Parts: sequence; structure tokens; C-alpha cells
Amino acid sequence: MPRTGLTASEIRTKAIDATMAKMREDGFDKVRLTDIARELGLSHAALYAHFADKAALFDAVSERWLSAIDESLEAVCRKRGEPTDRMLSWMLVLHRAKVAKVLHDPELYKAFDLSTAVQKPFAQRHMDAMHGQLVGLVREAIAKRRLRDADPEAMAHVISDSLMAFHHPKLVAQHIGEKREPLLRLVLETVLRGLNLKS
Amino acid sequence: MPRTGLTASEIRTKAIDATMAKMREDGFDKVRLTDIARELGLSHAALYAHFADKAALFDAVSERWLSAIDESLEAVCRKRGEPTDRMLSWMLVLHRAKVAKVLHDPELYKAFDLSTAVQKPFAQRHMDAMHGQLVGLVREAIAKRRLRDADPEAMAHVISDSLMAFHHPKLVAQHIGEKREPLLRLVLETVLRGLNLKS
DNA sequence: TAAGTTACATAATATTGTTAATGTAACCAC
DNA sequence: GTGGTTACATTAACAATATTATGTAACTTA
Repeated sequence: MPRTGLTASEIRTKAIDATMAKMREDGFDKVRLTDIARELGLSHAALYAHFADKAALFDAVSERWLSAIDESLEAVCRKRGEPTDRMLSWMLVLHRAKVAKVLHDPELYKAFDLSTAVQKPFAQRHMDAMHGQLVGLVREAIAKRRLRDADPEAMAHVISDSLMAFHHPKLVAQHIGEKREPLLRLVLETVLRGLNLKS
Repeated sequence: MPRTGLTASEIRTKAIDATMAKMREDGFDKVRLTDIARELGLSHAALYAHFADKAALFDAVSERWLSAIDESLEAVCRKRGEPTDRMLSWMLVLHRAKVAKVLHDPELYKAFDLSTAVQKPFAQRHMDAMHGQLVGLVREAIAKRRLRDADPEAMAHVISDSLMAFHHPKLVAQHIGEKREPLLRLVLETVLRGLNLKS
């Protein structure tokens, strides 16, 4: 048994907490495993029992945030009401989550942005999860005759790509401070109208 | 009178040529003014009579390419036929120009990408020029009853932003090698259909 | 045997001194 | 007086080295 008296999962949690704090304080590229370990009262080598390497610890930080987003989005999906209204809420939640992160947690955002840029598996899983949710909403909308009866996968791609400017990490960061929600609404309304009609 | 026997404009052109060649050969961050100057048979200080600084020379390289794009797009605008068809051509020309640059001139593309990321004035002018063209096409489409009668400025923004994934420098680079033209067509068709109908 | 240790090889990162490039000034030629 | 020169100060890049951090191995303990 460990000297720490903590379970593996508790250690993981504390390590992630400490890493987040350090990222915020000194910048994500100044985080050292030895500092994190000292924070937990461990030798740095002990961390390797819980994380494959430094990158895995960093990924865990981003993953925690992405999971929270996924849950918020999932909650929107589960709501009752018009599927198209939920699509708008869904996009707004996603957009606002990214905007808030850039503004209030820029260092964590940078780390996340880097991870997505190199297509890390956890980022891909997040994208897949979001795409799945969007396909679900599209199916509902088709069932309720709010969108025309066509391939839901393709329609979800159209929605996701046409709103790229409002959720892609780099673009959200670029347009920070611009109040782009009205344009987001306009674009989504337009796209949904376009997906409603027969070609 | 100059010893070179060349006009200022010829020197500028040659300097830009030499800079492009060097960027391609050694990478854009390896370009030295002293090399460019030697290529032209000048001292490096002489370049400062033609360019405010190194950045201005680099900008001129990107600007030449952007001007060529602007002209290609302008040519599409001037064509006859359905305005909506021309919008598709317009977007395809823009998309293909960026894709081709990433593939065949990656170092120049990087320099261009950096300049746009920091919002250089010449990049802004290019954006403004493109927006103006798009507004023109939208006006034509409205006149021909192909789009509904609403604010052309706003509609151009909707079109431009919903197709961001296909023309933003960073996103084009990210999706290189993906054959995204079919999705581009799908998105644009959808958006135009959405802009055609009364809300 | 899972969770920890210390010890150590390897890989990154700072640090330093040196060299080279950029940008400016004062001056020159057509 | 525009387009050029050389000379020089300031910055930035480079290379060599020292230091620090990462990741692994061999071993320890509950």
C-alpha cells in the first residue's frame, strides 16, 4: 500500500489540480513534473505510476475541461422542445465555453489548442462525441419535419463546418472580444433554413 | 541617379523576386536582407530606400500573391451568368488558391499566415476587398431575385463566415489533403438556399 | 503487487559569450 | 534629391556549455 494513504484516483485528481494551478500561475510551458510531485509530497518518479508521461498529464487537464463541455452539451440535447432550438442552445453553449476559457483561462486554452492542433486522440474523441450529439439532434429534427429527410451525418457535417468560425479553437481566440453571438445566430438560422427545404 | 540603372519599381520587383526565391529555398525565417541585397548588387542599406524595413519586404511578398488572388476573384465577379453560380466559382477559386499555396509554396504560406494572424494592414485590405466583391455578388443576386431582399452587407458576412472553414489560412492548412470541395459546395448551396427564403 | 523510493542516463532548457544581421546616420554621385 | 555608399550602434541569432527536467531501472514496502 502507498505511503500517501490516497487512492490512485485521488492522486490523479490532485496531480491534475496542481498542474492546472501551475499552468495558470506560470504558464503551461513552465510546468515541471518535479514541482507537481513536490506539491503532492511525492518524488517526481512516482507520477509515472499514474501518468504515462508529462504529455499525458497535460492531456488529462484538457480532457477534464472537454468532458465538462461534453456534459453541458449532452444536457442540452436531452432537453425537451424544438430540436432546432436545442441546436442553437447547443452551439451557444459550445461557443460561450470556448470564449470563456480564452478570457479566463488563457494558459489552459493554449495547452488545449496545441493538443487539438496535433490531433491528439482525446481531442478526436471529443470531436466525435460532439458530432454524435449533433447527428442525434439532426435526426430528431428530421423526425419532427423541421429538417428535410436527408443523410443526418452529412447534415451534421454541414452544420458543424458552417459554424466552424464560432467553435474552432483558433478562430474563437482570434475573434475574442468581438461579440459574435448575433452572427452565430444568423448563420445557424440560415443554415437550418437551407437544410429545411428540398434542394 | 542610381548606379544600378534600374527604376525604383524595378528594384522593388527584383527584391521581392529574390526574397520569394530565398524563402522557398531556405525557409522564410532564414531570409537575410544582406543576401537579398547582394543578389541585386546592392548594399543591404540600399534596400531601406525601397522598403521601410524587413517586415515591409516580407509583406510585399504576401501582398503580391494576395493581389493576384483579388484579381482572379474580381474576374469571376465580372463574368456573366447566375450570380449564385459565380459565388460558387468565387469560393472555389479562393479555396483552391489557398490549398495550392499550402501544397506548392508552404514557406510563403507560413509568412502570409503569420501576417494575417497579427492583422497587418495589407491583409486587412485584402479582406476588405474580398468582402466588397462578395457584397457586389449578393446585390446582383438580390436584384435577380435569387436571394431575398435583405441587408447585403449582413448576407455577405453570413456567407463569408459560414465558409470560413474553407478559406481561413489556418483551417485550410489544417485540412490539407482532405478533398473538401464537395463539402464546400454543400455548405454554400445550403447557405444560399437559406438566404433565398423569407425568414 | 500497486505505489512508492533512489539513482542515473538522456533530453530539454538556460546561460553565456561571440558572431552576424538589422536598422540609422552621415556622406556621396548622378 | 533620389538612390546609392560606408561606418556603426543595437538587436537578434548562434554555438558551446552548464544546468535542470524527464523518463527508466532496480529496488523497497505495505
